[in-house]
Amino acid sequence: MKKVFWECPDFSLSQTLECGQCFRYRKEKDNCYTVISGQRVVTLGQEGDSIVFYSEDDIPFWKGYFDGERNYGEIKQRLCKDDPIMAEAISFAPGIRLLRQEFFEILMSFILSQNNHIPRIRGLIQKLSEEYGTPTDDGFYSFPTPQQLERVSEDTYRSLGCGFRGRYMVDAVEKVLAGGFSSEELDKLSTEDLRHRLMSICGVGQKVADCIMLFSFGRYEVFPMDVWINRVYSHVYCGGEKITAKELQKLAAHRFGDDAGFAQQYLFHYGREKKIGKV
DNA sequence: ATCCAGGATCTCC
DNA sequence: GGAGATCATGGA
Repeated sequence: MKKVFWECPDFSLSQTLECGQCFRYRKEKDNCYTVISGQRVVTLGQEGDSIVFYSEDDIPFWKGYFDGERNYGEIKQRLCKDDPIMAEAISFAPGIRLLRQEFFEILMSFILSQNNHIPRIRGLIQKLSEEYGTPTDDGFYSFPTPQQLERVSEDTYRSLGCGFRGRYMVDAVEKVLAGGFSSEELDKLSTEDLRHRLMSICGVGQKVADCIMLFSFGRYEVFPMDVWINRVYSHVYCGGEKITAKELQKLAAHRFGDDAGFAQQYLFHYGREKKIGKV
């Protein structure tokens, strides 16, 4: 099998895939991973500082998917300046890069994410994909397209285990199919307009909208706030004091500026793995 | 077994 | 406009 090596600094395959931003990977033997995005599948591994592709297909696409052109060294340096907490979070997983994932899949995935555990979110997405997606040649399934979900009812989503999120998923598919939600169109919107457009879908609040903007549209100034970020922030930045969402947004914007999204992902992963602030 | 999760909505005031 | 209850489910 022909291997293609890719030198990409500040990149750990396992940290990037397993830090909670992505639900569509399969861990293989020898620290390799199979990843799927859209209709593309890739198997890759890591040898030292080199990423190893085990096929030449779609390599430029995957380099973009892994945000390969961005200088994460500079970002981390800016974030760590005068911030020992961030320095610790980053040193815990310095190889996280923010993926550029497909819009519809991220939309549905983060609708499913609400009030749900990551392992369970993965399971639901896997079921949805097996039921309605397209099989690939190595036993993986692509996430279903809006067309493939067109006739799926709320009750069917519920029977798959999606619970109360079923009606949100129906609404999301309807609105996307009705038009005005292509990633090309959405990408032209300002971050504020994009957030409001996304929140017009039932079941998409600010947090889910921010995740979509961060993980699919590269809006790195957003700072999605979930239970873990709230805990980490109040616990380590505010001495255990509770803090309102509005205040937290303001603090994060002031402290991290255009790097807020990166900061959020380092902090989220660190807080969740270390169970910071959990009683 | 009980708790809880990458929240959003609805219902009150 | 803000606080509180409610929502389904299974992994831990």
